[in-house]
Amino acid sequence: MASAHTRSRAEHPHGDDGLVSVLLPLPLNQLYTYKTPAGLALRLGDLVEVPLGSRTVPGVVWATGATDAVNPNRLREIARSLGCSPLPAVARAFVDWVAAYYAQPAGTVLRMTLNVPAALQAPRPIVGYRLAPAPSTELRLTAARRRVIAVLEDGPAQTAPDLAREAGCGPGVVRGLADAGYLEAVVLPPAPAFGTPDWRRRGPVLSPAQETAAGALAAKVAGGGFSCTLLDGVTGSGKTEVYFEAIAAALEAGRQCLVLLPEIVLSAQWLDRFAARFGTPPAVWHSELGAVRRRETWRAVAEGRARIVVGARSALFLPYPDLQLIIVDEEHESAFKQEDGVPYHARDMAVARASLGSCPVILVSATPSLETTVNVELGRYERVQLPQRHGGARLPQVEAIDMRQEGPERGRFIAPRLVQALGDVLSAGEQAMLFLNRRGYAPLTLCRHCGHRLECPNCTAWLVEHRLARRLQCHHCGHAEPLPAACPACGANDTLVACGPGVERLAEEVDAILPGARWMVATSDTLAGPSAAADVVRQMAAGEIDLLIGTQVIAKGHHFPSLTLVGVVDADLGLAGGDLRAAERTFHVLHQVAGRAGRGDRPGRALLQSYQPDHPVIAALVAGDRDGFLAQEAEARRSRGLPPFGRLAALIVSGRDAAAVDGVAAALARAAPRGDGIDVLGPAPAPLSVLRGRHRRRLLVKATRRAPLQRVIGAWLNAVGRPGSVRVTVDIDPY
DNA sequence: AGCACGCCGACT
DNA sequence: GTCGGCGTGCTC
Repeated sequence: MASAHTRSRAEHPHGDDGLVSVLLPLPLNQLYTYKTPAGLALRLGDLVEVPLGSRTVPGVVWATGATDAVNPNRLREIARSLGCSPLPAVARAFVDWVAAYYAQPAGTVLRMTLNVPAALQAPRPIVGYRLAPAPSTELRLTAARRRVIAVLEDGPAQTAPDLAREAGCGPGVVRGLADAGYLEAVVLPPAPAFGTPDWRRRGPVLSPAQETAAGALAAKVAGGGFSCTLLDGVTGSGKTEVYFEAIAAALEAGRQCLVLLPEIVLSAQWLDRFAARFGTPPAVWHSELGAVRRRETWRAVAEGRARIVVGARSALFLPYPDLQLIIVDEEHESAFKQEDGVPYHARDMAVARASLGSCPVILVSATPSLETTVNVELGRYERVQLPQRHGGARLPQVEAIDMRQEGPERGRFIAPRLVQALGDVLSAGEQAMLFLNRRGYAPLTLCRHCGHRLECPNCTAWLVEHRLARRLQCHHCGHAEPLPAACPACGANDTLVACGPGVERLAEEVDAILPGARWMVATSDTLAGPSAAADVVRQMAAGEIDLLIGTQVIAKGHHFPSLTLVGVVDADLGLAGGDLRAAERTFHVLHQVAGRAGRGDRPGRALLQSYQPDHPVIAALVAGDRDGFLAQEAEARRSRGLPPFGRLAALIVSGRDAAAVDGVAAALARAAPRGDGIDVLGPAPAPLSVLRGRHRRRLLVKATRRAPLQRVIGAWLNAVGRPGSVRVTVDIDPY
């Protein structure tokens, strides 16, 4: 029996109680303990399947032994090991770190790593066919059958659909040959989702400034260890080519690297440039990815086969075993702040991930965020600067149009000076862009008889008319209804009027002021999916469009050499509201959209329509004084103790019953922590006080950088009881 | 997150 | 009389 005992210990290397604690990808606040089945050796990080209630869920071995005093009789046994690569220690530490930072259950964060259901199962074997040595049945060799055989005589085994396509026959022909024993089935290796990038290929010739910057970044990679570097260069200065050299250095060292882009689905041009430099597209990761690609990419990352991943935020949570370089392009983008699920900021988490994994991170921007700028000034981050536009192209000339002085006539939204400029550009055979961050036809519909405004039944928001779709839509909850003929409040007919412009209405106006202009509207609803976006890019590049009218989606990423004019229809749009980042965000968006103009050899011009042309944001854009604006904004934040000089957290109290929500919000306010550098404001109605039928109140926590914010909030929430119908969510570093 | 259990409206 | 709506609570 002694030998049996010894063997048993060896099979359970992590403690002789045969118990492990598992983190489940669920919003649970603790690890669950399971019994290890006899004969199963488990290591930390192993992916397992465990029984939970009436179902079976995946999980990750997070600790050895029991982690709490659960009744041993209730312990159940691990169903099986999933047999894929274990989640590396750094990836696990990262999950714990993110969970602690954002005051979320670790399982909620783990979910972002494991929400690849198919990836956890062993890949389904891919069956292909090759020629069998001898058929079991004689068949008449028709032309189609001979073509299939000819294909296999020259080439490797293939799947039935591929074979049929190549031989130019239907799938039935292949099937018939297989049934008759002419072909035999073999298991094919999975088709790789991406190639092996070749860092040895020669890149484009770099300017001396690019050369110096690239050298500095490559040195960071070669040196290893944590560092954070801002790659700062104006639009068109060739930042991408520069950080490609850092990627080349990481690839040369055989390590993994990650590039985060704010909107991967719209960056076909980026992928082309990557392929041109490295000879193959990178592994890509984003939410639109199909199940098969997703699984293959996840596993390739986990097994270290994928050396370079380009992706959206969620790519940060892939199970890299050897991540040695992270690049965050367009680091100032607010799209990196996720608002659904775990509200994390991908740029900040990229820095944390690099720190945990002791590797360099490079933040890239033409208009760095205030956070990053301040971190550079405080010496926490380094800065590598690219001074000018590559190839001699100049920055666009930015002018403000004072709408109080030279606005358009009533019912029109494009001022005469902009109309004139558009006409000039189009008659010169160049292209223009009209930017308005408002989807649909009109943001507000009201009854001119009784003044009633059409509102969403579920949210505190106006319904937006979408004339093309012939509907009213809520942009917050997805509610949609047909446009009513009569006013729903007073019943008057034909009294509903559209107020204010959306991009659809601009298109209508363009038809009136520039008849014959070939325009296209690009918004998140017209650009559903990467192919539609690529199509717009192609049509612009081919000169099939004169004027691109669009929202945020046209602000970034694309290079159109003939685009020489950008008109911003409502430059003040982002400045309203008490949002602390309103000015900064507006500056970034407008700077970026203005930068679309004049990237070829022709100079560009950007016209900003504004009712407050003296506002610091507009003035800084006109003067081209980015650094002055950032310094002024930094000073304003510093004096008020706001981020990045202090920290903020928001508590959102929500529920269907307004009174219950108010009760909980009031109870939280009474128990609010004070002192320790922490101050609580509110409760106040949240920005959308009713969203999807839930009433929302918000408390704002202001803290110094040193204050133990997460710990204080945790204790506070535990101290205040609440009915199950009221939910409290914590948003650290809210936007 | 899912799934079961539990308490109130329209149906065979 | 039951079927089923989703509100509430638990899962090692």
